[in-house]
Amino acid sequence: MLDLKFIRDNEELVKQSIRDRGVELGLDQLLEFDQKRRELLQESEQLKNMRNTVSKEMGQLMKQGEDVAERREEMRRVSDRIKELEDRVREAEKAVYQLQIRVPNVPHESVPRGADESYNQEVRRWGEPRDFGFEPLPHWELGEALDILDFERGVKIAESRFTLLRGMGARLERALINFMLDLHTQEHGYTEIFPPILVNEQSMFSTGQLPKLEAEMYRCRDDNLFLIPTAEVPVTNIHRDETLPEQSLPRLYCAYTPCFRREAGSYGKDTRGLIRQHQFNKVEMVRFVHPDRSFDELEILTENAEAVLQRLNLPYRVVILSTGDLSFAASKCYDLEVWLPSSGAYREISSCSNFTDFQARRADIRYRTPEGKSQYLHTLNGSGIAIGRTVAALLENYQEPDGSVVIPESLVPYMDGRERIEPPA
RNA sequence: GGAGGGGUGGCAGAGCGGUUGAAUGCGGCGGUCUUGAAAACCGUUGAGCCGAAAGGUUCCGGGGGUUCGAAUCCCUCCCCCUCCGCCA
Repeated sequence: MLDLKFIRDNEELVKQSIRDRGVELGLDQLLEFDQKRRELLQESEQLKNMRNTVSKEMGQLMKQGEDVAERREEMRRVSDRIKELEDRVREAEKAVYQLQIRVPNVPHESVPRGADESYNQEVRRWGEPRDFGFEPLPHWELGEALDILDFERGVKIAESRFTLLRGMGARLERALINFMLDLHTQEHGYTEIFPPILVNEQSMFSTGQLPKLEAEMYRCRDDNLFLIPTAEVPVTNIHRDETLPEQSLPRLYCAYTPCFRREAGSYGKDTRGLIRQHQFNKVEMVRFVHPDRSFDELEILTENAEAVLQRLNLPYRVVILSTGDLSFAASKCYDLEVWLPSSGAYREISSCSNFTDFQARRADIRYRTPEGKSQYLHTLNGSGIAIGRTVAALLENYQEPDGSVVIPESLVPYMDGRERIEPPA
């Protein structure tokens, strides 16, 4: 959420950002409601001042046994008028607020302008796609042949876009979780968190999922709780309504959680395999940082995510999202895209964003300077990284002509020393 | 699920419908004393909004009501705690 004053003082900038993102939003309307609101507020506060003064006098006069009937009658009328004005102030406030919470964050100046993902720009590449010398299979065929991915049973137990992992498949999933958590906690300085997987409405609002993405989320019918679409939600909300000492920044947290997304409106997309699931595992990194440092912190965060792919020796590229592809709350975002041989393309496997003070304002997360002033801090988060898609990438990139899959060296200790997944005899 | 208790400033904890933005204690900050520190003592110490400013206004869990006037009375919702029951 943007500061009202900021919107007032930077009308053109905000309008430009709304245009760049291709969003429909009546900012003029917002400003009109705000203007009205302030006028009404001033009038009602003047009357309140009068009421306070006179009421105080009346208390004294009554003690002295004087007659105050006339004033009482007058003040009754003033009170009625105040009530009327307050109602109108509240209406205006509500109208402003409803628009305000829908204004997206302002993209950083370094973000390429463009209407959609075709304006995203590649920043760098790492690793060489392997030359197989045979036709690489898609991971879902490999996984079924290895008897480690069971798509049919996943659908039977739940519905489409749910998958069951078996044997070494399940083992690989668990190994990756541990491998990533160890990397981030032991080498990148993150504190490990295991948060609630169901969260309340306020938490979803704070990080920006609500009100915009309600259709994307699973909700519990009898309790006002949502299944998290990412650990970003509970972990960012750790410090909701808190003021942290400045010297405690930056605070770094990472968390493994399952994530749940309804994928509404993606019918027909990635229907096969692990790429787009309703339930998937992810290790997420979250940073609470000083505002002056957040864009530097974004570079570090992105490197932390890259380190995972580098250790696994998976070729990838880094892409900076254009204004049109940027998520609602983000000011700047890098996507990591891993090489998937079967599709001959790079596919998103991590997303690292700087939200500046956008989430902090919604969540009321501040820091206190040594001088005692409290200010909004900046929040960032990034996948470190999506587990299911990593499994897909590993199977495809490490497949052998005989249908087996080699375990990358750094993962071997996490697989009880196993170096290869073999097809069943 | 049943019974009860409670939500007030950074924390703890008072508060008769009128000068209470709120006693008191702790903590924080400043000072006196001291070679230094501790102790003691003195002073000081909430936030939002409107306004160019002066100043005004709001906030005692949320919302509504009674009243000239509500932290204080009424209604309602939410949350937390304790005990019992059930349960991983």
